[in-house]
Amino acid sequence: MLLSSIDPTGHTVPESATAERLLDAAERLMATHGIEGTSVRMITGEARANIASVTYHFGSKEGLVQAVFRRRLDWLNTERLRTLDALEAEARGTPLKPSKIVDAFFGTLLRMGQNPQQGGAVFLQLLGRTMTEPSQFIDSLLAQEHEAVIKRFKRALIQSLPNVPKAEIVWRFHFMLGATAYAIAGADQLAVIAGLRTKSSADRYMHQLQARLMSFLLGGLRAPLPDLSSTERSP
Amino acid sequence: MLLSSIDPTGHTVPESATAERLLDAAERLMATHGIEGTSVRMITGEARANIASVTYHFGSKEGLVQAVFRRRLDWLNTERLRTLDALEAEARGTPLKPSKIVDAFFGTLLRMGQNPQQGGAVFLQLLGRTMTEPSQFIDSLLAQEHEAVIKRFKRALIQSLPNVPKAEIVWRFHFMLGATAYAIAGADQLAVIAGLRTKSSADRYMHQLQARLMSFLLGGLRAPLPDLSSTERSP
DNA sequence: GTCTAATTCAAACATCTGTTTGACTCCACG
DNA sequence: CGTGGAGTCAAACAGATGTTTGAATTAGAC
Repeated sequence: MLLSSIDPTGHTVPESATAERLLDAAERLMATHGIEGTSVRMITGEARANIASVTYHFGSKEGLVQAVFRRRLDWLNTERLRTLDALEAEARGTPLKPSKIVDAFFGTLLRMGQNPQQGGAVFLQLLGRTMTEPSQFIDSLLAQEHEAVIKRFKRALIQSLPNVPKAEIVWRFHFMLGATAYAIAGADQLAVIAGLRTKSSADRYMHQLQARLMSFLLGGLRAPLPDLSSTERSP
Repeated sequence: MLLSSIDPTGHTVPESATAERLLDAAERLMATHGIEGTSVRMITGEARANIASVTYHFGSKEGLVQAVFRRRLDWLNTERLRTLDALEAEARGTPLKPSKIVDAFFGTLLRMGQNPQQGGAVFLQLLGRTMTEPSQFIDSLLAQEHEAVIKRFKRALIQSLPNVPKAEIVWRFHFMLGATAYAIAGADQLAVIAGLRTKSSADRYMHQLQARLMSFLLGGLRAPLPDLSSTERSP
């Protein structure tokens, strides 16, 4: 069994062409059919590889799934931190605008959907769907990959919004994650809701989505604080 | 095979005590393990019923799943429409405040999480997780159950916000759905993000969630309109 | 060219899936 | 009583699942 190796920059890289075809096929199929709904036979069929190649290259189906996410999330989170670092360096101590922080986190994610080298919209859909999926190993994987990054952005937002309670920012960050996950998971569902049955390309969707989601997120982030005095259920 | 029957008020009611135990067990397990991750053996085991009882009472596993959702969504959407009707009657032609409409749709959903007779937080979690799950029959089920209701609320919002473009409202409604779905799906994840590892009860979570999510949703709904002039990718 | 390790392959593995079968119990109605 | 339908039950069904096996093939190093 050969797992992926670590290159000098710390990124995992596929060991062989077959391993990369497996990753691509798994990513595409899992975005459409879900993780549990995608069998290794479907994956190896699409990748024109033998059934045993999954076990050989990744140890197990779970290993392959983790590799699929790691390949993209490593890049994404590195990019997010790089962007935030640049913003803070540029600001030279002055507080950052919330919109800049939100863009560094969510904008970087959305722009990934237009970057075919990083999986494009396919991976975004997979990620969005996975974020609400109950799956132990994915839970822990996402938590590990995300925890440090989220902590960092949470801190930045708290500094950026000194008159908003910390707890409120944490909740709103969560709500922003949800709106984003759902938006990128469901191009099809929105098409239904909007009533536009035309096959507008995923690209066009992503372009509009980016501007519209960002203004929605910022509106929610800066909304008037809720009245928490009545925590009893409404009549 | 006996499917559920229709009572005089148009609601589906379980035919027997076993059928109801199956619905309850399926709802609980599917909220935790997902639909595909829940086998009929798990369900019948938890419900202390025979394997064959699922086929006998619901025709198939898919029939059971649909019954689980129908049981709750029928009640929810009836309640939503009833609330909106009451608001419009009370307003007597004057335009409704957006916050009232949002509360009739999302507030009714969230209050369902505190109503043990309607599944409580368990069904909310199941619904939230399902909304991003790729599953043909659930897609079509949710679409059927939701389409008329969503259309109605969309129209109400459009009338309530005459100076916001229709398309923008549709998008923002979608974003609101996402933030809500994710919030109700992931009590656990938020606990991780918030850093509060304490086992704060689901009730306390739901109480706070309701007020905070609502102000977030309204902030997003009333956010400044996005600048759509540059639809090219950002540098 | 030869040897060795890496990779691929078809086949079989045990286990789990949803569904079906046919006998069995139960209870109401005539 | 006894007949018939509703419900339950253990057992088996065919098919799909992830994984393993051991031989066959490939590719690179000496």
